[in-house]
Amino acid sequence: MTVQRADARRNHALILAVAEKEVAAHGANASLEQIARTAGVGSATVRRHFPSRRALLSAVFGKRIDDLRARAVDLAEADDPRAALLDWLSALTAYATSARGMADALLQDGGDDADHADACSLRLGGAVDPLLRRAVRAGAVAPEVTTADLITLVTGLALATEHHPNPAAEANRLLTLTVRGISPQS
Amino acid sequence: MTVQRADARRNHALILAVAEKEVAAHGANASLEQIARTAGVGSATVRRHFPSRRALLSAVFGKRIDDLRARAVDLAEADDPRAALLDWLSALTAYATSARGMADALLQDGGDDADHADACSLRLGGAVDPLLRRAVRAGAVAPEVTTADLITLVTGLALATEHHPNPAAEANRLLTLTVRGISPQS
DNA sequence: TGCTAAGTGGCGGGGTCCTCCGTATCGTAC
DNA sequence: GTACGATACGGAGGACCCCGCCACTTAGCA
Repeated sequence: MTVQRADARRNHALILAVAEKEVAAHGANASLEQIARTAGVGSATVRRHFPSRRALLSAVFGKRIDDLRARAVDLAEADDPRAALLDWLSALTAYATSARGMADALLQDGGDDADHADACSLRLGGAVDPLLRRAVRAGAVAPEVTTADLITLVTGLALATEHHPNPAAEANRLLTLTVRGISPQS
Repeated sequence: MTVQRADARRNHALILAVAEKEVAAHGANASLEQIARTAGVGSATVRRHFPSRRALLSAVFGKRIDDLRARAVDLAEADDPRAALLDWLSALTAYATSARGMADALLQDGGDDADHADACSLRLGGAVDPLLRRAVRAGAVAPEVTTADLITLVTGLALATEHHPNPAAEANRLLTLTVRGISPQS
């Protein structure tokens, strides 16, 4: 594993590009076979570059994850800590519902013993942590809430609204409900 | 379709019993083929009694659904409307997390054009509605909240915590978080 | 220009879902 | 008690998928 060969790098990019479209069209369990066929490579090659379906999903959504991280960094300096956090949650919800399969990708890392280096949710969590802690310091969020909690909640929302006529709208509605609380009563 | 033949009824019950164990063991996408094999019937027979996987799941969790309905009826007369609703939500969470695949069953009805007669969530919703409306009248819950919202939220929680070391505990923790609100601010 | 290791792709095995169709069985009418 | 028709059964077969193996090609270095 000194350095990847040129053709390998090319195939990697090609497969990734095809996989993006395929996952967008058919969700998290798109056919790896079909991806290989469309990309014009053998199915073994797909498996070689992405040993598990999770690895593929993780790579596919890598860019979106980066976008969200960048967004979190931007928002970390906004005036209103609470609004900033809510903004970011809303963005996460939009991403998670628009990109079919992203929710699954976010969830299922940590489930198996995979290397956590490129695990989606961890990469996200790190970037959001400052945002959350600032909101906590401002008294807008209870101190025991973790970034993992937030991500889990939103991905759950995305999963649960997947079969809805308008997932994004529904998820967003439920998000505001979750933010306000079903029955705060405090 | 005058009346089912005796052997058909027997097979129906047999398949259901096997399916319960199999779903408990392997989740919502247990192998129908395996169920048929264990039950000692042809795979076509399974499909004849339960045309879709959803139909099978719906039947499998029918009893639990009934339990939850009964629970809702009981709680409908409790002293504290808010506590009653929260009680029921907690029960739903416990069920949804303990029974692997139940969350999927609750979600995916309505997704396709199936007959909604025996759809899980509808059967649940009807029973919970009084509970919810009472809580709304008591001012504990915002009036625009629907039973479908509650069920969606909880199933989302169950799905999102499925890969957690201790799903039930985690889901319950997140439920209280959702009830109180991430950031109520009111 | 050769050589070697990295990379490839096709094949076969095992599994699932689903449909079709010949056959066995139940329940009834005689 | 028997014969018959509708009902229900189960196995075969096609299409698809995931996965591992292994002979072959090709890139990149000397």
